[in-house]
Amino acid sequence: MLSIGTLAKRTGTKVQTIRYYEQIGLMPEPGRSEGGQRRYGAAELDRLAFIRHSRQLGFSLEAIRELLELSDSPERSCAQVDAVAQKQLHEVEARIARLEALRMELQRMIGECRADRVANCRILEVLRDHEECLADHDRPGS
Amino acid sequence: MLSIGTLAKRTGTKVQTIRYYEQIGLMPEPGRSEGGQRRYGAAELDRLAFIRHSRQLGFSLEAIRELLELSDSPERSCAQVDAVAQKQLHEVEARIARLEALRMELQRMIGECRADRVANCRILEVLRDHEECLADHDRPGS
DNA sequence: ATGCGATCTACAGCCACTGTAGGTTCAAGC
DNA sequence: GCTTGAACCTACAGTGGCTGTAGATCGCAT
Repeated sequence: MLSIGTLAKRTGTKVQTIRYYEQIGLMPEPGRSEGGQRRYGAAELDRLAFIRHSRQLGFSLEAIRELLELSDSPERSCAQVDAVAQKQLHEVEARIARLEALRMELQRMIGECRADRVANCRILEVLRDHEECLADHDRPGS
Repeated sequence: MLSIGTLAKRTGTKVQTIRYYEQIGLMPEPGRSEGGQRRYGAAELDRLAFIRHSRQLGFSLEAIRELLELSDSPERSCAQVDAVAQKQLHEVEARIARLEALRMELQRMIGECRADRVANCRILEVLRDHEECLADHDRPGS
């Protein structure tokens, strides 16, 4: 049986995060010691590892909830799992595309600035006037 | 003189967001009509446009606060402006790198799955066992 | 028995907004 | 001048995914 701290260390999670996952129903309520402290077994360790790894791959907690549910019915088609993963891939690709556009714009902005005074700074000029900007970035998103 | 709604439309901002910027001191407290409604002039329009454009380029509100302060002293060297922009560029590049790693991992994961049942789904297997994963992604970040 | 690190609950804070409720003001049309 | 309805006002709660704090309690080694 593992204490919450040991579970945290084993999975690279913070203790509070584990309690948070329990609170939102992503982790089950574990057994308790006589004094009321949480005690975890192997199943919980696996589940938390799954959650953490999925988070590292950028899945939202909602998506992870879905993946966990799906993985509870081994006889089902895994088409839905594929769909969740595909969606995540598309989101990642979209974010990359947006960030690439930002990168270009930032580079251009920085590259153009030859001024030494704030008064003539190209960077500030571009920020002031959207028309100077080539990209049609709408939201930073991330 | 512009109402908050007009200002919002002109800058592509939500009304609440403008009030939020005022609340955190990023936008100044504007004049008011007799009935107490906010009234904005050209300076505020410019300032908000600057803020929005900077946000679109991914600058944090804190960074924008700094840029706005810097742009208030035109005689200063623009080295600090450059530094802020450079930092932002580096952050964007770092995010892109991380997302690229995620993209590769997701693609590999999805590409490997030839199963039709959840029981043998490669995607779930990879998520379950970190060792199956090539990338050393630590945080999704964004 | 004692000490101290780990754990407990409950709650506030982070970022950058977004949404809601319930009330007031403004401007256009008659 | 009056009515209407859209726009505005304040205040506060909620989003996602945690993270940090305070003050009390537990567990284990000495």
